[in-house]
Amino acid sequence: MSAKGDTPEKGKDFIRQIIDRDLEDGKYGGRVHTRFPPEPNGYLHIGHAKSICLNFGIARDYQGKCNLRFDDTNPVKEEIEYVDSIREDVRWLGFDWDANPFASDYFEKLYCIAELFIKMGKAYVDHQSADEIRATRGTLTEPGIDSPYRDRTPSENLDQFRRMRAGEMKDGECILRARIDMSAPNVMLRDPALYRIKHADHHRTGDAWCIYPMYDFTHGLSDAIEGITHSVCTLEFENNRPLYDWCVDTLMAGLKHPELFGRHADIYNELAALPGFNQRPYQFEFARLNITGTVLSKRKLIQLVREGHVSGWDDPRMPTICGFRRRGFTPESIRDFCDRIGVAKADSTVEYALLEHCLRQDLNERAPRYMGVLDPVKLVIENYPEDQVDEFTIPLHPEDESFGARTVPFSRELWIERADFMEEPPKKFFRLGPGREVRLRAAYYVTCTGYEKDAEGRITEIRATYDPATKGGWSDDGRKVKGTLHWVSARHGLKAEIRNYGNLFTTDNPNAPGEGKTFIDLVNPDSLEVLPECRVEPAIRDMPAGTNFQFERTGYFCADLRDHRPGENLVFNRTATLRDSWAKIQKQIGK
RNA sequence: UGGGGCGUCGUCAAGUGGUAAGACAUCAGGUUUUGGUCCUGACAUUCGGGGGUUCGAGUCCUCCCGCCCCAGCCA
Repeated sequence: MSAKGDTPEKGKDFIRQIIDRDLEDGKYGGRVHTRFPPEPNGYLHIGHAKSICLNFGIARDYQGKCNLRFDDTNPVKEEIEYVDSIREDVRWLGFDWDANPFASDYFEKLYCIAELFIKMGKAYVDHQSADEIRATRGTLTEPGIDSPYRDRTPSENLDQFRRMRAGEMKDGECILRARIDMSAPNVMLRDPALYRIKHADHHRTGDAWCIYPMYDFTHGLSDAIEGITHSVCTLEFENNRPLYDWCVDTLMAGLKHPELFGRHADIYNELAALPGFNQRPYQFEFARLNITGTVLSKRKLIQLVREGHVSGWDDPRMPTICGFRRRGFTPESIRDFCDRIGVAKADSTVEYALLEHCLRQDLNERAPRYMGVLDPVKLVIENYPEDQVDEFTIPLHPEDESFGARTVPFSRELWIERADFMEEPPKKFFRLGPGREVRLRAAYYVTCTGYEKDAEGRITEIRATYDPATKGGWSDDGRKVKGTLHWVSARHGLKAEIRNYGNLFTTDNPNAPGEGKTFIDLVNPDSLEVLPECRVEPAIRDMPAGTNFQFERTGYFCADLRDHRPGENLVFNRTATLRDSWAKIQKQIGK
């Protein structure tokens, strides 16, 4: 009941409140069992992370269980590649499952339950075409029309259904339908399909089946089979809940008639022994996650990949788990984000700024600091001896000594950031300009004595003098230097490629493109900026791929998981910039 | 126009009839060898709107308005 430690008791989300109540009522004998049920037809994205954190988080908080169940009932859309990636992503997020079943594991049981429904008069085989069924389903305001096959006898239906399984019918020739109510105001209840014929190989069961159960039939019954107590899904399934209940209730009712199982006494015994027999699961729905500036629908993500707008599912601009991983996000930051956004029933769009905040907060604590110059321009220290080298020992983290320190060489010629120099700086500019003095981070104070430009007016070299008395970057003679610049020794610096990522879309809401447009029209053509000529300090040379770190004053970066080669080819992804109050000032004085 | 949901600060979101939490964002200061971090302060007389019940309503009743979901042999 109480939050751990000194964290203030935050109001629990409505699902946990329901669980608390169920626990008090003794509804499941103290059991809490959830599941995360992805269909293996795409990669997981941050919307899934919300669901994962909710379902696995509930299991953790209540000492319950959470299954990872693959909802693989449509063989033409599902692939083993996705199964592997989903497992990897769930683990990376920091969760582990209690069981990892596939709905396809239950095909035999589900088939048996379908026969049970038929014997109970709750399902029938309909030979109408898909078009006919659509035409007779009615509309939102008009009831549907009963199928001419609706009143076939159970034995006739049984015979037909067995022929379906035996492969005697072609795809689409007939389906098994629930016998509910063609005039139900909820369209979901107008005799929905339970089984369809698909002569297609399944990624796990191969050619063992040519009929496959539909989602609604499969999902609730799988929950019951696994003893799930709280089946948490998103809002769009709210209309399906009565059907979920119908399937589970019909099974419960059927279980009271062992004789209906005939030669399948073994399956009856198995089902009747399940915890779900007397403690049936209930479905609860919460609002799915939306984030500004991105899309979170599998269809759209797959389109971005297939049409080549991004390099793949793990493109660092993608809101997929693997995309965020490659970008340099930590699992902790994503979990923190999911904790903060809450769980409710109102449609909502969370600002990307919150995710970025969670990221920066985590990275600020854990990222070691280095110096790297993204857009280098030469700085020559005129009074620094040609052959001299200083070696500065600089802490890897300004607030945490346990990080230790690295050694950074300093010499006469340095690289500094082009943006750190202005020929005619405005008053609020604290950096280098003619005659100005700044601090080179942890090294010396330097004063600009001049600069050179090429024919196009581009700065080619900046000249300065240093003050040897300021070694280490400090002087206690009362001199004020407002600006501190990062730098890399030209002679010692390493070349690196840096990839800066911007918004994938040109608008905050790519889900609402204007008249006659699609979200693809809103893809930002400038969302990737590759800087192949960056210079970084030598301490980074052997950094392993996947390492998070900060380039001081610039941002958080991550050695790329695919292309970075320690010691050979340095490739860094910009995970996020640092907050930049200078950029704000620039905007203000620009106006 | 049938059914199912949802409307509390720019964005999320607590609140469960007793007098509007918190976070992000924003703005204003302070500290600072990262214009980072950190710290301080400001930020909903009002809960989609109107009636009503009540000593008391964001919470209850009622009418209205707006938004989302459903007519796949997808999940």
